[in-house]
Amino acid sequence: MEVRTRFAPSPTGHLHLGGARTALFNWLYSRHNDGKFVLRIEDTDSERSTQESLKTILESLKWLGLSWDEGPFFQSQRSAVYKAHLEKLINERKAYFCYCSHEIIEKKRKKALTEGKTPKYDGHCRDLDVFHPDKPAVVRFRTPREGFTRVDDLIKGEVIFNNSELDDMILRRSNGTFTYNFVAVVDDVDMRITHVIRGDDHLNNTPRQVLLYNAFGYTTPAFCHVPLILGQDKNRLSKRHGAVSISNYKEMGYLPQALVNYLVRLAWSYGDQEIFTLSELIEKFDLSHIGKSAGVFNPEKLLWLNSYYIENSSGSYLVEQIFPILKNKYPGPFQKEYIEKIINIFRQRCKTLVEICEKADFFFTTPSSYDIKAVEKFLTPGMEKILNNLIIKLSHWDGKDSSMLENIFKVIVENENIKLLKLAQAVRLALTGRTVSPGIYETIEVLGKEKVIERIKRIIEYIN
RNA sequence: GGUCCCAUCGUCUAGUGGUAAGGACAUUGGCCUCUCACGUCAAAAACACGGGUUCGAAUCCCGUUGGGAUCACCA
Repeated sequence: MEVRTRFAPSPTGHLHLGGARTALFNWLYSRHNDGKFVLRIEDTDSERSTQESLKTILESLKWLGLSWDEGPFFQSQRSAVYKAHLEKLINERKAYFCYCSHEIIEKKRKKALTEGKTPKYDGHCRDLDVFHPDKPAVVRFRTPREGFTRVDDLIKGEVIFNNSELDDMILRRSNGTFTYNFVAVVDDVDMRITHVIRGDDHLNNTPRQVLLYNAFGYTTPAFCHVPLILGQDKNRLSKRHGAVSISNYKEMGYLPQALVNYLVRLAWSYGDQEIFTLSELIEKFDLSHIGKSAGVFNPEKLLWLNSYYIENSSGSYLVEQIFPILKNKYPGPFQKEYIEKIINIFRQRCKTLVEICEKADFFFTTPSSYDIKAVEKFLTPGMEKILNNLIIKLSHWDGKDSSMLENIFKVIVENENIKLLKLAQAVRLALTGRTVSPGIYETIEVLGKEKVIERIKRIIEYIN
């Protein structure tokens, strides 16, 4: 049978790390099995669903490279399907109308919670067996009062729930819209989903859903509840732990492959391997190597992975990725070739694209100030003469031959009997305004002879 | 609080009855060096606890403790 998985976000916010990972697992599993990956938008809550959220979720999925084969399907547009299913349940007396007011139930619920009891609908309307077309009503599922419901989970194993723990859940709200547990089941059946891979937090919902499958006479899909991602304080990951949405990471200069690689390794493993290409993941991914316990999000490891991919991605790819960030920060125009050279001298020193943009500022603007302490330390009285000498020598340089460039420095250092450190730092200050930068020779080469000479002249004027 | 899930270095994890408990991130130190990085070498660092089962348990069972999830006319 064809493997069909789905990702079913509700458009009530950004795509966050946890959601991205379940999307990724679903996507990988379908790809691994030559199956289909379905995208479904769970927007039955019209109040909280927004177009804005939908847009960023779709963008994030695309950015991560998680393409879907079918959909997006919108639950808000599928009420006919739900209605038909609901009628079936009502006709078979498996669901009933409930006229209890929201306020009273809410009151009872809060009371139970404060008393430390499990709040449950008391079943007031369960056996009333009346129908008031004019009164507002919800439709509830007639949950079996006795017996057990078993959930066979691919990760957690067999989990048994006592039906007496479950109450009569609402299938349709009084405003006519349908609720999650109901539509999720109908849709998963209708879309022929074979594997439901989702967050751990849904495990407690699963027996209710299984009961619905049974009520309809449908067979259940395979369930696979993936452990959650926790923040450093071991609480469920949320905004207060800092950046949690995929779009945040894009803005901060992370590469999609780094996110994918990080996310997949949180909970899943393949022996000692840490780095995976996408095709490797598709080939190797399986459900049986997903761990059972929740994992703490480790931003440092993500950063490391990002620096790995920055170091190992092609220059042209990185140019493409960094372009929007660059445009945002410096006035153009930008030449591809120039950008690529800059990336190549920063790729081993930066962990994000944004960091490259920041550290490479002197390639786009002339330094407006100099590190005062460093000026005192390296631009000592004798240096002016030496720098002028360097300017003369540089003017005879062809601008390309790096060994010749190194030789220019070497000769000066020998003749003047100074340390290379001192010369290099003085020049670095002139070119960048700082004492930290990529290697001085490569910096000179990329910046270009004219600008280098100009900036050295500038700093000579500055010290005078 | 009820129910459910979980438990190997600080963190992510390998491990499926017999290992010197392995790798990675982070940390610390050395080397490399024009600064910063990269790289490289090394170090420190874990089986939550208590009972069983077994010739033998990180691995199996039970309990304790700890952590998490969930208990909506949200999904």
